[in-house]
Amino acid sequence: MKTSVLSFLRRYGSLFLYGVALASLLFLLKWLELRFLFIHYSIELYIGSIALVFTLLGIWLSHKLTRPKVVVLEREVLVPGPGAGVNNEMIARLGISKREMEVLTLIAEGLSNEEIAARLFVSLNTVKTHSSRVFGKMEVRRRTQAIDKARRMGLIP
Amino acid sequence: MKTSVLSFLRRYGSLFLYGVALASLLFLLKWLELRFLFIHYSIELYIGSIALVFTLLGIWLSHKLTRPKVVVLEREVLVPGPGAGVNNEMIARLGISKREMEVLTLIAEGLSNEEIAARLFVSLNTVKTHSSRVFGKMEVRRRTQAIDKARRMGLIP
DNA sequence: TGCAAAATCACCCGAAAGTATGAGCCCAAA
DNA sequence: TTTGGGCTCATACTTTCGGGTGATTTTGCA
Repeated sequence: MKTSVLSFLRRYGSLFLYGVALASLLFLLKWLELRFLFIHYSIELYIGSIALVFTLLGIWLSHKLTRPKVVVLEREVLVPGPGAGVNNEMIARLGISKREMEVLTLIAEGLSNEEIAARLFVSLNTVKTHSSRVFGKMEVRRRTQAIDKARRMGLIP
Repeated sequence: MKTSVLSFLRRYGSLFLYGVALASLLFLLKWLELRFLFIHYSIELYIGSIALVFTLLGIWLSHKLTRPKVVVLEREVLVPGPGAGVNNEMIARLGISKREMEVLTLIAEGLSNEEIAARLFVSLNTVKTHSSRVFGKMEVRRRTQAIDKARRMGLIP
């Protein structure tokens, strides 16, 4: 074996060296190419990552800095129309007393003077005076008129 | 002048050349430095512009691809309640006629029988009969009661 | 403590509302 | 054509309402 190798070197030594040198050179070139590619890709990746990061930053900024769109959903709520709340101001302005209001409400509920008297534990005449006073203050002549006007003015629900 | 220059060169020629060479070298170095700075800043600007562009891209993407932020504000809207429409079914069920409904409506508006008679161009007795019939069908004994019940049943607004 | 407003009650009278009964007219459906 | 429902009107009667006047008691407030 040794003899054959030595004779081979002796006979083709320069050629072998040339081959090795060539191979080395090719390896060097390959290494340079890889290095170049590495650098190339490195830059690309760097730029890419920069782009990605700032794209994400943009998205984040967009989410953080844009004011949210306000959508108003109107929810329908059943509310008693004009007679929403009792108009205490109007009652006070007309000078209607507490007892008079009680009588007025009971009138609006359809009770007769006699029934109202029984409900409030007073005499029929008392109810009559109260209702009469209310009518005077409301400037009406009938209880039905009083009911209608009281509703429109919000005196009763 | 020429003589002095030539003599100067002849006496300090090498020194002059040295100075020129030194100056050139310094210029070269300065140029390299400027070039380096240029490259340096170029990279920074490049990266900066990349960042800016992709930040804007991110914002644009955010606007284009994400559904807008929605804040739901619920607002209560007053809606006329059940008494808004006239309950024709109930009217039919009670067997209340058209004329009777007219009288009932006018009663609810606070008109007296006489006023109703004038309004409808009929006699007081006619109004009385109509109202009496309505009261009978509604099972009430007074006009105020009729008003209240009619409201509750949706016969009148 | 005293006063004004509110609440209570009474009596009378006229007006309005409601009941009962009867009857005539008109129109659409059977 | 008959029939029934709706609309009209009248008369008589009862009940309820509303206005007017006057009076006493209670109560809230200064």
